[in-house]
Amino acid sequence: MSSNADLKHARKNHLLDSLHDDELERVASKLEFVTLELGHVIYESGEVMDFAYFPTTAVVSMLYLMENGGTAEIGIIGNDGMVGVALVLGGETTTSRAIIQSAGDILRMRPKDLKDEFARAGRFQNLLLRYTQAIMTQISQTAACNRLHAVEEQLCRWLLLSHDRLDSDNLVMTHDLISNMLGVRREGITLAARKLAAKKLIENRRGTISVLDRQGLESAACECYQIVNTEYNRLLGRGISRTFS
Amino acid sequence: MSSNADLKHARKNHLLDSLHDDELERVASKLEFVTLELGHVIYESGEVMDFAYFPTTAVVSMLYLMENGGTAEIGIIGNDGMVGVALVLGGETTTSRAIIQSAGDILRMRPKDLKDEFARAGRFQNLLLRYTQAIMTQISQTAACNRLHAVEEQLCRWLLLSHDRLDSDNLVMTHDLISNMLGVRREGITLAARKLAAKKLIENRRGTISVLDRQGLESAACECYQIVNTEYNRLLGRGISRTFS
DNA sequence: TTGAGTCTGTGCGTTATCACACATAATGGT
DNA sequence: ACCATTATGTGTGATAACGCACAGACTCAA
Repeated sequence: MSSNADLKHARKNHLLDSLHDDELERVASKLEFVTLELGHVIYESGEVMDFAYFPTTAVVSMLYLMENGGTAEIGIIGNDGMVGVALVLGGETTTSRAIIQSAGDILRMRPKDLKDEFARAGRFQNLLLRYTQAIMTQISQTAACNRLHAVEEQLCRWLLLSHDRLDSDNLVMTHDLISNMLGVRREGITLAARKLAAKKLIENRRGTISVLDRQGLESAACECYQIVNTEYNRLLGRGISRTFS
Repeated sequence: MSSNADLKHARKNHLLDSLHDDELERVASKLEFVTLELGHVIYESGEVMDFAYFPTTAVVSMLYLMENGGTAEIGIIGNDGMVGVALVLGGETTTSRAIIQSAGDILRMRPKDLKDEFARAGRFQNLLLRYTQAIMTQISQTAACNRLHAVEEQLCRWLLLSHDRLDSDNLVMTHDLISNMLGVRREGITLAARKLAAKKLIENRRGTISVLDRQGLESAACECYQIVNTEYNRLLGRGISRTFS
């Protein structure tokens, strides 16, 4: 049985918050609360997934590691979603790594419990399927964006995606970390970040980027950010963007 | 009721072929046979989907169109899969265009029939969910590949993906078409194709590329091709690659 | 057979990003 | 207060891909 505190915490995750009280109570009784640190790997590529994760304040990156040593992020998941759709889809593993990009709290659930709830074919199943499409949209847009847009535009997109999933305007992350996510050189991020700072859109400090002008950042980003956000809104009934909240 | 000819044709699609006789008979009775031409748009971005499509000899591209005029393919679907997973996921539309990349035959089904069959929570549901994960893997790998690999490697990957889904070693497609799919310049494809021809992996003719050395092409491709193929095999019990068939 | 249309080959200068090297600056622990 | 560590700034040259322009070659239909 779950306490009110548990339920209140669970409602910080948008997917869980979309459930009715009775559904949420049943689901929440299966959830375990954990706090995870930056860099913690919650899934390794090809390995069995022990849990599905519903972030509340933590943010997770889905990362690909290539043979040539390069890395590229294919999606960001925070309080808007769930990490581990492969469990409901039946694959049990994925070809990407899931890693904590911003330390924080996260709720987790055993695969069996998740599948049992999914099999009820109720609102939760519907939500998870729609969420699957949302994350597919994010990944698809990333694929096209990686091909067609400049690093500076992509940096804006990425900062917005992270900003949306965090409480603060101060994003604690190094240029080096961002460069691994976007699959470019660290110097490329330094350069692009300096340009954005010159436009007063962000402020660069050691290990931290602060968002100064959210609107301006959206204007400087490629269309990819808004397209994905609009699609999340359509599919899940609310945007993740702070602009809509 | 469906004839034996219908069933035999349906079995050319790997997803349908994975069904047992009784399931396939029920599903096939809802399928309609059509032949579609190169360039035919079966879904437009954001528009309602009238059918789900199961290609047999046709090949479909999932294409993104950007504001700056650029285009990029996020996935290829042939007799290995289905176009329209958004219908079972509940989104009804997607943000990409689906276009016939190689003319041929295709079976189609009304959304309601697809959803009814999905709701039976049987083997077909399981298959579609696993297929969804497979296509997600393909899109994800494309995202990372677009960022980290050279055009020549990507061309090899793309030729292999197309070759797998066609009966012939002669791929009827122009450099211009391929450049739109990979999101690069036409000249870039011409150059890369000439290099591959110099290595005797393919032969370039006007409007046609012939695969001469399938093994060599796989060696020249980035790892992305094999990763996706292995994952299809794991999820759906068979690889799409001709190497495995 | 001729010509319009399409596809491919090639050259040019431009730009974005890369790879490497190293200087400078901020931070945190002792 | 100091030092080791980590993060950022900057320079130089290499490379990959771009945009544009146009020539040549193939194809199909009149």
